[in-house]
Parts: sequence; C-alpha cells; structure tokens
Amino acid sequence: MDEFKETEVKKRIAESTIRRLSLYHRALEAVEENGSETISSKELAKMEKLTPAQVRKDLSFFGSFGTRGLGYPVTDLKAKIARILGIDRVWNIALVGVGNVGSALVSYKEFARQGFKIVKLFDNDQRKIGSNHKGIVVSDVKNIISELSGSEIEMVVVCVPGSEAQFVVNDIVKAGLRAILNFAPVNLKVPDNVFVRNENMAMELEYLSYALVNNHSKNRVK
Amino acid sequence: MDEFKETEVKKRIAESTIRRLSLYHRALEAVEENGSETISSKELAKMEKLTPAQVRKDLSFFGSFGTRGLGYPVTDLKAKIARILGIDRVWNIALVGVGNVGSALVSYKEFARQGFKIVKLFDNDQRKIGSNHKGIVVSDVKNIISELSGSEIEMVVVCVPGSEAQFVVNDIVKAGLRAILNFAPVNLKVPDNVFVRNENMAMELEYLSYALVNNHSKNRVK
DNA sequence: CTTATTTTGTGAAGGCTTTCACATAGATAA
DNA sequence: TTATCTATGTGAAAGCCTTCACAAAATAAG
Repeated sequence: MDEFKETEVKKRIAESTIRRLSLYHRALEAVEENGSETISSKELAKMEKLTPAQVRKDLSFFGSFGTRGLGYPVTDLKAKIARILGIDRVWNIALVGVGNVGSALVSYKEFARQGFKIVKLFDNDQRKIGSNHKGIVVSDVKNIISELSGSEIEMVVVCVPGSEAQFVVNDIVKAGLRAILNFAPVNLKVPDNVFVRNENMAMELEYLSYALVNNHSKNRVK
Repeated sequence: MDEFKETEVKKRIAESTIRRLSLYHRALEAVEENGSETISSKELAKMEKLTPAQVRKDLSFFGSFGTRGLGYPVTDLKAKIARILGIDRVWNIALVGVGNVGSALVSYKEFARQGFKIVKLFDNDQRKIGSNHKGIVVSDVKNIISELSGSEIEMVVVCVPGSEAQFVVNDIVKAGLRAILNFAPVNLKVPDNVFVRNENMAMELEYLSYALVNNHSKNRVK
C-alpha cells in the first residue's frame, strides 16, 4: 500500500480497466521483443483494438508513466503494470479436478510464463490419487483443508463437475484461501472477501451462436 | 429476421445482456430438473447473483415472457432463450491445435451438452496428423481452407500457439467462416463481419492477483 | 364480485465508463 | 535559444448500462 499516500483517497478502479491492463502487459511483451524503447498510446491502442484515449485514461488511474511528445517507455511501463497487477512475483496455485480440462491446465505454458505455478493437485477419484502429473502427485481432495491451510498456496483453480464445485469451494474457503478460478458452470456462493473468477467456455460459444444467428454487427472486444 | 416486423427498429442489445442470457439458460436447466413450473425474476436473479430488475429488463428486450403475479414458465422461457441464443440446434465445430488445451476441449462434456459438436480436428504436427481423438482423425492444417469451405462447419476453436494463430485465422476467414473462439493470447485481426471471442485464462488469474494484492473488496470499500 | 396480493414490464433516473478535446510539457530541429 | 511538433494527462461531455419505482395485469382470497 506504499503506492498510495495516506491522505489520498483510493478510488475504485473499474474491472474493465484491470482487464485491459493485462492486455497492455501482453502487448508490451511483444513490443519489447521487437526492440522498441518507447510506444505511444496510439500504437498500444491499435495492438489491442482500443482507443488511444482509453489507454491513457486507464494508465492515468495509477500514475503518469509517459513522456509528452514521446510516449511510454516500454520496459518500464511493462514492469509498472506487472507491479500493479501483482504479477511481478510467483503465485503458487492448487488445482482441483484432474480431468480433461484440469490436466490440460497443469501443462498450460501461459500460466507458467506469467508466474502462475501449479504446485498441488487434488482429485476425489481413487484411480487418480497418487498418480503423477508433470511431477506433481495427486492428493485426495478429502484432505484439502489441512493441506491448503497455512501453505504457500494462495489461489485455487477448480475444474470439478458443476455438482461438486460448491463443496470443494466451501473447503477452500475454510482453508482460508481467497482467490478461486472456477471452470465449473455454476454460480459459486462465497463470502464477500473471497474472489471468484468464472471461466465459462460454453458461454463464449453461445455468444458466437447468438452473433451468427442475429447477424449481429461487431462491437467492442471482451 | 422473421422475428422482427419490418417497421420495428432492431435495437442493439448489450453484450452483457447476451452473456446473462446464457446464465439464465443454465439456471433454468437446474430449476427444470428441480421440477418447478414457474420462476420469478427475484428467484432467477438470486441464482446468478443479479438483481430482479436486471433479469426483467434483459428479458424484456426480446418480448414479454412472464405472467404478472406469477412469474416465468420455466420450460418455455428456457426454450425461448435457447431460440434467442441460437442454441436450439447443433453447431458443427472444427478445432485447430490438438495440444493440451485442444485435446481437453475435444472431450469437454459441456460443449456437447449445449449442442456444440466438434467434428473436425487440425494440427500442423506430423506426429499428430492422422491420429485419432475421440473418433476424429486429425487433418493437416495445410488443407484447412478446402476442408472448411462449403462444409457443414460454422465455428472454429483455435488452440494453436500465439505465434501461429493469426495465420490459421486468415485461412479460416478465407474459407468463409465467421465465428472463432480463440484461446491464443493474441489480438486477432479479422474483417468486420467475422466474430471472435477470446478465452484468456491467464488474464483471469491476473485479475485474481490484482484483487489479492490490492485487497480489493467486492463491496467496493473506499 | 370485490379487494388484496403478487410480480411483470418499462419509462425515467442514476451511475458508471468511454470518448472528446485541449492545455501542458517535453522532444526535436534550426 | 526559440519555434515547432508530438503525445500525454485530464476535466468535461457523451454514451451506455443498471437500478428505481410504479402502473398494469394476473392470481388468490373472501
């Protein structure tokens, strides 16, 4: 919290702004490889199909990172966004439900590349418990509360069937964890201090279905 | 288009409304199994953590489906939403990139359950081409244009590495397809009449990271 | 039949997000 | 050093989405 002066009122930042910060970060990675030292809001906007004003406004919530007449310093801005998002470190993650989706995520390079490290696996299937996925032995989900409590793990990815998700999540909450990425197609009930993000892949196909059927003209990017 | 009278102006429906329609549909499936015949906007709202007014407003864009004093007929409303979303039919889908994520999606039950049928697979890896996944033989992505052109396939799921995604998408567009679900972490350039939805799983973890680091409360404190 | 009760459907208000537009500040060039 | 150019940072305006609040419509009860 040393980023904010005592007297300064910390205003709520829109969810959409945070999501776009992820996009900026990803774009800056590409620009950096490219070798450019600075980038303008116009160029950055073009890369993610946004407007220059949007880029400047988003960044302005967190500080003045650019130089007028020149643009933003690529490496520095990328580092500052990483700091804001909290991805300037490694996050240890547990994954529950080593099925199709779950085991795909264990090997998902993009997580690792961004510092999200899956270090523990859980399942309730006796045939899976004890088996090894990418060097991680699958634990019995029965023991999830004790195994997560006080551990170095701070986030959990839930890939269990919809009918089981709420029970698993109750245990995760009991273990004191506060961040859940949910792939089950159900609305999870959690206390107000726990964060849940839902990944609903069928929903995205449904949106495409709607778009095709209604010949819906294009709009903003998700 | 026969849903709308000539004189009626077809107003643009917000993306968020369409996404919530998916949620309502999923909630109604659960309610239907439960055996209830009607449901109020209040109950429906509670199931997906929304407000009753939101539910009513969303549905009102498409018609008057409820009965005052009683609520909405569950089975009928579910069918009407399915019709609106265009999921009252089967969609044939191709998937490109049979890696970790791609092969998980081939077996993903939620797609099948919603009528999204993966019927064709493509890859550029000689070791994968010709192999069989759930009864589908993997084709060489080199032939994607001819194999998709004029086929019964109308949507494509892209699970190739970011560096290859744009090339694959160019071919999909050349084949005349207009709906793409993209798992590659890049912003795809497509013509205005082509729909792209991005599934960015790392972005969701980044949001959780932000939430934890900023102790960002859901009840918008400060 | 009349009254009380419930819940929808919807204009209008309110609130949040994006875009506009321009003063400002630094870069560049002569 | 001065002039010109470029691109940021940001209040204000515009636009979009959500919530409010209530008339209307249907049920239920007496």
